[in-house]
Amino acid sequence: MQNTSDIIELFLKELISQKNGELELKRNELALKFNCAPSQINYVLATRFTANRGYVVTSRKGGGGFIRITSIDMARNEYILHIMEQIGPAISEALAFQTLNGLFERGIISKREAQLMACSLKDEALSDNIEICAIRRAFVLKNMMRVLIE
Amino acid sequence: MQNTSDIIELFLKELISQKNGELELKRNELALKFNCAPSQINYVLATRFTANRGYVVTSRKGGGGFIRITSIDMARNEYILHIMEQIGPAISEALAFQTLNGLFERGIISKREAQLMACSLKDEALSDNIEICAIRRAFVLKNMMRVLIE
DNA sequence: TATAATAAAGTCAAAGTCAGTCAAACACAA
DNA sequence: TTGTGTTTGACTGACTTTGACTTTATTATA
Repeated sequence: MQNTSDIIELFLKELISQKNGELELKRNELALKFNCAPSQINYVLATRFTANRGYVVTSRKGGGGFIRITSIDMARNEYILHIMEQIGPAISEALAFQTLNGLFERGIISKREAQLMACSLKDEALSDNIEICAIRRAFVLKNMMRVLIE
Repeated sequence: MQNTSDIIELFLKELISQKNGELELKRNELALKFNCAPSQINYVLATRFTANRGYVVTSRKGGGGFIRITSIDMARNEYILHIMEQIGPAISEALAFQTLNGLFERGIISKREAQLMACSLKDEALSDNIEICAIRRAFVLKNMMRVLIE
């Protein structure tokens, strides 16, 4: 946890919670502050402030341009349903993990629950066939139990 | 007890106990320090810091990448480790659920966690192929989120 | 008003930085 | 000789950082 993107992520999340879920910033100023390329801000937004993680990002170009990050503010179940919509009929491993992270950050699931869930969402856990099913299940279950070990 | 892998193992274990059970390192730095191929670090981890021996290893690639080793308390988790042995290479749905129940009755997992885990252990959740993998994952994840709705 | 200049932000691909995998080569004991 | 464990390096893949180029909005000028 010492690369620039992580630091920027932390910084923004701190600010967002201070500012009650909504934050407006200047891309270039932020890039200057963290001494990085402006486009790295976009990278951070694209990888850490996605819809799956419960954020909405809007922006405007040109003079007086800005980037606004909004943390989706919904009642618990509403949020869950909303995220379920996001998922659609298929989802990649990376996106699934982002989703778990969003749930965790909102206090909907515990760290441990996120880990439990992640176990069975890994590509390697979801391979394929039918008798292998039982084998796979054993594998998944073991991974889950590993998480339980404190 | 004087080959490189053993020496690295000792070094890491010493450091882990000093650091209270958790250690973060850079693969390349460590390899440099011991004058070995970076991949030998992976070898050491794979052979000496396994779950069976009471360690969990996580890592991240790319800039700011790292390897984290966490040691777990074997005595405290005797029951869990024992059950892991029992499971073997394959397990039926019914038996898996019995296992969950056992964990719950012993207070190792909560009701909700059991439900979360059960989602992905169902036969229907473990079907089969490769692109279907992503579809299946979405299915599993949605089921898990359904459980979260109170 | 139309146009040009300027001030943002967006996109995308290349380069950079790490860790993972795997198989071949090696060492050594049974 | 065979088997087991170790060491190495080429290749892969994941994640990050950078910069050139594009697009869009505002402001100044003709």
